[in-house]
Amino acid sequence: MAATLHDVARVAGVSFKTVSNVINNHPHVRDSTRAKVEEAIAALGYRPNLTARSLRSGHTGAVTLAVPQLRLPYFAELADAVIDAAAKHGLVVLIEQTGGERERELEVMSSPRLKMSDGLIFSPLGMGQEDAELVKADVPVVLLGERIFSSGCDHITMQNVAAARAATEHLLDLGRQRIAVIGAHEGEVIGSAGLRMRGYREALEARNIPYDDAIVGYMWSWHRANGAAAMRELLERGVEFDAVFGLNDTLAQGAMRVLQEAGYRVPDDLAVIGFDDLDETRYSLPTLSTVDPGRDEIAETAIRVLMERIKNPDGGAPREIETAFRVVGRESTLGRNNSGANEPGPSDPNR
Amino acid sequence: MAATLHDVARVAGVSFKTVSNVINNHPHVRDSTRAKVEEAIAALGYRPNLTARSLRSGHTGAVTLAVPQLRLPYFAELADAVIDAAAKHGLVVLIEQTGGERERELEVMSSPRLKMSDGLIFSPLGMGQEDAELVKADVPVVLLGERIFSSGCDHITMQNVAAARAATEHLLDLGRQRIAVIGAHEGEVIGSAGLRMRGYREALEARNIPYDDAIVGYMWSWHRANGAAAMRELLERGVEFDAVFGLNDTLAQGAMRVLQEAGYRVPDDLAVIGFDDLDETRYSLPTLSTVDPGRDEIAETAIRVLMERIKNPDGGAPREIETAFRVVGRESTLGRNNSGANEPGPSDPNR
DNA sequence: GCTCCATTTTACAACGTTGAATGCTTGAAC
DNA sequence: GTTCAAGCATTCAACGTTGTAAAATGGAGC
Repeated sequence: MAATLHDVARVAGVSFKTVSNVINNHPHVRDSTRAKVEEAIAALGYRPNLTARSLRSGHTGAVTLAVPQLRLPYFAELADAVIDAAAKHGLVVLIEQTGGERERELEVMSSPRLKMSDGLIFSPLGMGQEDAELVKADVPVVLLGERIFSSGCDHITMQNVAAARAATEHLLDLGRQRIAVIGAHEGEVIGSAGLRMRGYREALEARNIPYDDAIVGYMWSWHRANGAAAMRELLERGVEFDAVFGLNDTLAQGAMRVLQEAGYRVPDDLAVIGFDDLDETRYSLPTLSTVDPGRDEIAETAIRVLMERIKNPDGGAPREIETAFRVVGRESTLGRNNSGANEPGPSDPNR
Repeated sequence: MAATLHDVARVAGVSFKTVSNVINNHPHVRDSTRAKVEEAIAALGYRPNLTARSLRSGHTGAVTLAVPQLRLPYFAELADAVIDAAAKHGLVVLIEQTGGERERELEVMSSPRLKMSDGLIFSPLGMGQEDAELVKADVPVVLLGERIFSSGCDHITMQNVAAARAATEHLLDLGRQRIAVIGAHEGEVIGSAGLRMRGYREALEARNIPYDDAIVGYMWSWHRANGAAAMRELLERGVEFDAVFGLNDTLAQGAMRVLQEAGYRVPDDLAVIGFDDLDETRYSLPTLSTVDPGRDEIAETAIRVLMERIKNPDGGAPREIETAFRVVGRESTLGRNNSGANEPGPSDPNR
């Protein structure tokens, strides 16, 4: 059995509370006593029992991260960033996979095991705006993404509209006029797809280019295979376009693959841009231009905001935070008037 | 403040222990009492305090998974599988990233916060065989991978040698004779690289094909960029080869990209195979043949073995378990005498 | 040598739960 | 109407820690 404060105290010849005082760096511990205790701690290999500490102190030093699936690269990279950000503050991360199912998402928030952590970073996919009031848990929640706004808890989101607009403008700047879209969601307004479409349309409007639904590929799911399928459909439709905006990188990769199979050259015949700046976009053939939506910033901000909220649960109104983005030009949009330089986006960290 | 057993008891008009009995499905609780208590539980929205339960019962219902980085797709998919497997048994997963650094790996094992979980699934990268005795923690450990054997704890590994041999044979069966390798580790014998190289050499020997170090690309790190770099080096070297075995999928993808850039057609000019069966291999251009090393089986077995060991820490000698593998033929090795069919590998779950 | 204060240490009571042991009901058997 | 044994419910003591308050120690001042 592991050593306890009492064991250490017995060996050091002091009371167990003194040992506790040493461990917690309390003032008023004589140096000689401290030395004696530390010796005993080392001798016994004592390690504090965090469960007991949690029970007593009321906090656990862990945070929960709930995401759809880690096998989706976006969420794997997000989780990676969250774990690193948490580690910097001495927190561990406990991960729940929801599969993007509304029911599981609700379950995660009401599960008693959420209380094994001090807070929840929650990236819903199945729940939507109509569920805003259901975003309630026994611990502070930081919401990620654009599925739900005004839920009453802190919310961090990327600038979907502005970033998608910038991506579209990046293509327009290459002289492309007929920009196909992959991954739109029929009738959606407020999700990632809807917002990015809005940015796309704004960019077109600003240049008086008519919106054409014929070059928009609707696709509910955003896996690579869906990008491929949507692109095949567009090709079969026989419509013309000179660029493709994948609403995420995975879709863009799938689309790009189909284009190449069909004999098109990227970027010469068709320029392609994605969204997310996944690691893999650096290694595709050609490398994929994309938008970095500020994933690291999202992770770090989420941890920071959550910690503040844990420390002070009633610390002011819920915050809506948008992260800075940046268009990352790579080979898939290389052109005559474009050397692949990065275009910084505006930073608006606390709107 | 959240409701406790005592609050529920007060509302239900019984002693708090009776409430505990109801929650834990103890026998000898009258139906009428049970109903009363359940009503009170619902009315108060009572949720058991898992921290207190852990302290009292000595187990937490969580397991720790320590991996190098989630942004490496292999580990993201492994973590995904582990979380799903754990969820089936009602366990949560707590993830630690070691960055593959030996020091961090040792730290994870000796950290007091490991005790926030009941066991550790540990995938070391920085530690090696010489550290076998250091694999010790306050909780049961299940070791994954091939960096360390005979550590005294349960160990689950893929059949690297046999699987790599099968992958090589898959290429040989296409009539390829000069199979380049990407990602070998100079002088390594026991790690993934060393074992897969052994499988490669065994396959060659069995067919009396001489081993040629000139078509082996050494590369310590296994990211996409490294696969690309190794392949560029091989091409510059001017050596001839008609197939490529990437010691993992990521390397193979990087290598394949460089080959295509250089004007080679895959699989016509060069067949390429990887290792790991990452999701993305299904979507590259061409789709990448690979070896499924049994990742889901690894995850499920790890959870099962760990649970057994948690329940019964002295339950017999440590086990060495190997998972079944299977060669997955895709477009990158499509040939005349090969329709891309899958070739099952032997199952040897309990050697 | 005694008092007094500051410093250091200790005792005690929580935190919310479960297991062991004990006490109280109830209905059936005598 | 007792007695007895289940069946049911309760009391008590942990689990290992930290905060509070009280006690001990020690050195300075008289």
